[in-house]
Order: sequence, then structure tokens, then C-alpha cells
Amino acid sequence: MKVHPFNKRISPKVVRLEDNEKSYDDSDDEHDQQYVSKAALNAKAKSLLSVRETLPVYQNSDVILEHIRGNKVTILIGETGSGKSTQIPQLLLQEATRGGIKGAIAVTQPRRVAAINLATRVAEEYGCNVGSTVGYSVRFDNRTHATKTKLKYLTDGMLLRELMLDRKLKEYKVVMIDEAHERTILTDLILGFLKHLLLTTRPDLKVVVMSATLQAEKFSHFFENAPILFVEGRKFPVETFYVSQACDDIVDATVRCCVQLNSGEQLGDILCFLPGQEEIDKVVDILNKVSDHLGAGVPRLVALPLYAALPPAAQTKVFEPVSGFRRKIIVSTNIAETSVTIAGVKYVVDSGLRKCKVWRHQLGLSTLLTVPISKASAAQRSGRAGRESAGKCFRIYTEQDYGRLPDQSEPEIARCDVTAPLLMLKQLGVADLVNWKWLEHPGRDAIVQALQELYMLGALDDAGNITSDGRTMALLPLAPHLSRVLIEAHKNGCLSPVLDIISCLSVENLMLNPPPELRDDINARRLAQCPRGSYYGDLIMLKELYDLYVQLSSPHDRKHWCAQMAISARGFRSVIKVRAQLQGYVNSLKWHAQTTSIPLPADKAEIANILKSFLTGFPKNTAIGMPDRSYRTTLHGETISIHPSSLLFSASYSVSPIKELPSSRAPAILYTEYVFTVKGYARCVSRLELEWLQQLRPTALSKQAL
DNA sequence: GAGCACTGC
Repeated sequence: MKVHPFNKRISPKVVRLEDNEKSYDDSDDEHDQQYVSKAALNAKAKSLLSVRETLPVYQNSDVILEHIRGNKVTILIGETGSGKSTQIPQLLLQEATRGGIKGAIAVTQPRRVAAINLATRVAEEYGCNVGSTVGYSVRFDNRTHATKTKLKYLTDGMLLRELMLDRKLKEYKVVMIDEAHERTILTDLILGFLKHLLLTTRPDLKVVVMSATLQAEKFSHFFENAPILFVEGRKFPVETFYVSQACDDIVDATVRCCVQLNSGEQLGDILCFLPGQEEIDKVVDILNKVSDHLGAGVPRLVALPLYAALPPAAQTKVFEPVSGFRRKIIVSTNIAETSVTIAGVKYVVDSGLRKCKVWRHQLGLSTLLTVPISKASAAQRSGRAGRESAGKCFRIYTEQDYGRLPDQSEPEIARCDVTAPLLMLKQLGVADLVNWKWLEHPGRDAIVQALQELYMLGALDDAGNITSDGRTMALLPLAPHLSRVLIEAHKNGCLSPVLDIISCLSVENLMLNPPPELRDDINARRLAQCPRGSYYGDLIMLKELYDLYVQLSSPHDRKHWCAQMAISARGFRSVIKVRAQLQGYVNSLKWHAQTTSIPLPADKAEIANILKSFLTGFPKNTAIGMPDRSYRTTLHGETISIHPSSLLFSASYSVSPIKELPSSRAPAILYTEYVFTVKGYARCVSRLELEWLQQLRPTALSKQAL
């Protein structure tokens, strides 16, 4: 075995981690709301104080407060471990109770779990129950009190939702944007809107942007050269090594690196970063096989995969410590870079690659590309080795290659579909989107394309102003296309089944990909249990699955059925939550329609109404069957294939279970997703009749809508 | 007859 020597050393890069990251938990049940007595709370808070006093932010509190008091906007570089997310909000809270600040403090987070954990921690430190003075607000879980809560942790999506209901954010005196360097679309939008507020109706608002080092200048520049404050973190050194020559087989190189590291370094777990599931499964497999052939003086290897699509039970395994003369190797996607923190990691192996979804706005399709990471990402990954003690990071790329990496990854807004963000801005009263002060301009083409899309969906009128339907669409927690479908379903009198289907569509990874050996069995079961779906396609299949699921009464039966059907049980529990939330929204719209769920009617016209409702939301996502059995897209005439994960794909190879609905190729198809891998694939596919396409509004498919 | 990084309302 040829071994690449890790002989080049650079100055240790040091990063320490926050305590606010995801604790991986299978149960998504809300925690018990326990009221703890004042005395017990005070005792707990007192015991935590000594730890807090050692935090860098705490020690520099006077300087930080002075800056925030003296400036409208403060950019704060709080290195990880500085205590910025927990301590600064508390300093401001104390100031507020002394009368220095009137109004509440909002702290945004990109992830739900972070918001919940931070609020819980800070409430303990402050000596109150969560939901009183300190609270949080995330989707499906609001623990705030209308008048008592003075410090609110919330997801950035939630703050935007609040913005839509109250454009001035009257409730707040201070808004802190945490993890701003991650540059999610939502944070970008919030920052743009805060800038707008400061210049117009809320010059009194205090804004604190918390970020990692590399983006601080950009934020400062965006906010008229706001001062940048630097607070050091507590950190352990991480030594970084590079390979001396580039390698083309990343799986092989990762395995070699782990084996070499295992025999040469003291005990401590290894965390490997690879781009995707395929590479991860290969590496795990090889490492576990290699482990049996290691020499006597060398620890055995326990390799474990980690990626989001993994069943929860397999995910929790990575947190269990291994005992004896063994070394745990976690082989992970980007999920371990920000979303998940694993204790015990002393070594990091970094492939320098990640997968990135890129939206092609001209084509309306998405592709998943493997791309090099940024320098910021590389630092974040290596930092995972220095959480508990000094660590080492092995980069499977050369130092020259590192030098060529971009400083930052391209912000999300530059590579995503901006239809939903633009509708949000329109709802917030931004008339001129092209000249809106973007932190990062998504590009004129992307904006024009998205505006056309919104016009086509009836969210904007000829003048580009938001319509009343558009306002409804912006308020629903759905992609604009799905909101359109819901409005249409109401007109077509099929709101209830469409609510069921849309709830299923809103949950990622609901339908699992069965392993190859089970694939035929699972497909057969899905076909047998969804006779109408076998004919009408995946949307109707989802409704049939929904009906089957809710008929099962015990959690045990539901879990068992999900396993049988290769459906995520956890996912289906979310479906029920989403369904309830959407029903709440719809009821508040006073549509006076049936919203509670009822079983799918047998009537053909009713099913046609459901599919026609979806057609109105996705007129571009249609294709027509050709004599050669291929499908061509309605808009551009490109060849598109039904993805093998679709029920219509399996159905074309089997006999229909219902006599009245004999198997026949769909004359036209509707799909909710268009992805390009080796060729163009339609995913989540339904059957259309040709005349339904002809009945579409003429504007629906026009290319020059604006 | 195919593969899918990660969030958020």
C-alpha cells in the first residue's frame, strides 16, 4: 500500500466549538414543560455563574456594551467558545431590567435546535423558567410569553414571519443575528431588511451581527462601516497536515489516511468529511473489513457512517463511545460541520469536498454537484478536532490546492431558486427588487425568472404588485407553488385531500430509498396498497398512504407499517404536525371549507380536481408522451424520464390492481421536481390528460410574462 | 431500471 506522507506542516489553525449545537435526538416529542421553583432556579443560576465569569465575553462586557450603546449596528466577531450567543444577550437583558433598554431582545439562529438549546441554557443561567423572561420561538414550538418575555431566541425563518406581520418589529429594541457568516438566504434577507428599517422607520433599533472572522468586513461595509468588535474564544490548538501530492481516488486516500493515523497516533476518535453517501458507505465498508487484518499492537477500527438520510437509530450510534482497545471513525457529510457535534473527536480527515445543490434558473431544474470546499469550511472542519483537547487535522489535498480554495463558499442566495424570497420581499412592501440592497445580489436573470414565475402563479399583477392571492401565498409556510395549489384546491372543492398531500410533500425524506435487495418487495407493496396511486401517480399515492397511516391507531402499528413500506416513521409524524399547522392557517383565512381529513373519494372527477389543482401550481413541470414512449417537456421540448423511484415507473412494469383503471402509459405527466443527474428525471410524477394541459390559462406557460 | 449535501416557515 502506497502511503502519502503528511510531511508539510503549517501553523496550527485554531477553532473551538460552540456549545449550542445539535444534540442528536431521535425523539421529536416536545420536552416536558416543567415549572421549577424560584429558589431552585436561583440556586442553579448561582452555580453556573462561576463558569460564566471565565468566558471571554463576560470579562469584556463593559467594552461590548459601550459599543452596542454607542452604535446602531455592531459587528461582533466572537470566536467559537467566547460565549457570545449566551452572554451578550444576557448583558443586554440586565441592562434592560435596569431601564437602559426598552423593548425586547431578539436573537436569531439558523437552526431550530440551536435556538431551543440556547434559550434553555440562558434561562438556567438567568434563573428563570423557559418561556418567562427568556423564551424561544421555532416552528411547531413557541415558548414565549406575550408580556413577560424580554429575551427571545428564534430561528431566522421565524423572525421573517414576524416581520411580515409587523414590518416595524415594534416589539424589539435589539435584534441580534447570530451565525451570520453562514449566509443562509433567510439571514441575508433579514440583514437587508434591518438595514432598510434603520434607514426608514426604526432608526432607534440596535442591531448586532455576530459572525466568524472572514465575513466581518463585508457586514461592516453593508452597514455603513459599522465598527467591528473582536472577542477571542477559548481554544485548543489543532495541527494541520497536507498530502504532498494530489490524489484522485478520495475513497482510497481516506482509507489509507485513517489506517496510517490509527497505527501512528495515540487513541482518540477520527472524524472524516466526505461529499456524499456513496463515498461514505464505501469507506465505512472498507475500514471495517481492514480492521480484522490489523497488527496486534494497533487499535481495532469501528467505522460508522453519518448523513441526514440515515435512519435515526443509525445516526445515534455515532455518539456512543467505544470501549476497549478500539478507535471510532465517524465518516460524515457536511452535517458534522455545523449541525452535529460529536464528543471525543481528536483527529479530522478532510477530503476537501462537499455536495452542493445548484439551481439552474433558466431551466427550472436543480443539479447536485461535488465541489471543493472554502477556506472557511476547511477551518471549521479542522476545528472539530480541537473541541476537548489539542488535535490534528489531515487534509487529503495539497497545500497548493488549499491556497486556491475560495475564502468563502458561494452564499446560498446566489445558487438557489429565489421565487420564495422574492415573494417575501414583495409581501414586506419592497417594490423595486432589482435595486433592493442585497447583501449579495442573486443576479438579474435569477430575479427576472423568479418574478415571471410569481406572475405566472398569480402572486403578482401586471404591474408587478403583490395580489391578494400573493399575500395569502406569502403567509402560508409553503413554497409559492404549493401555496398556489392550495388556493386552487379551495376553488376546486378538494381542499382537504390536497392539504394531506401537500403536508406529505413538505416533509423531506418521507419516502425512503429501500436498499437494492428489498427494492422489488417494497415497490410491490406500495403498488398493492396504493391502487389509485398506481394509476394516477405519486401525488395520489401520498394521499392513499396518508389514509392508511391515520387509520392505524397504535404508534406500534404505525411504526411497523412505515418500516414495511420504507417510509420514515419520524417523517410521517412531521406530516401530521404540518397538516395541523396548515389547517390552522387555512381556517384563519376563513375559507369556510372542509379542512379536516377525509378518505380519498372513489369518484374520478374528484381525483381529477386534485390533479388539476396541482397543475395550476406547476404548469411548467409538465411533459407530453411521444410516440417513441419518451416524454418531452411542454415548455422546451427536452427529453425527460420518469424517475425509477416513482410509482408510475414501477406501475409500467406490472399489472394494474384495479379493473376500472387498467395500466396504460400516461398521455402526459406532471412532476413536482425536475433533477438532472445522468439525464433529466421527473420526480414525484402524476398522470395528466392532454385536455387538462389545453385548459391551462394562457399566461401560465407564456415565456414573456413580464 | 436511479441514486440524493444541509437548513427554514
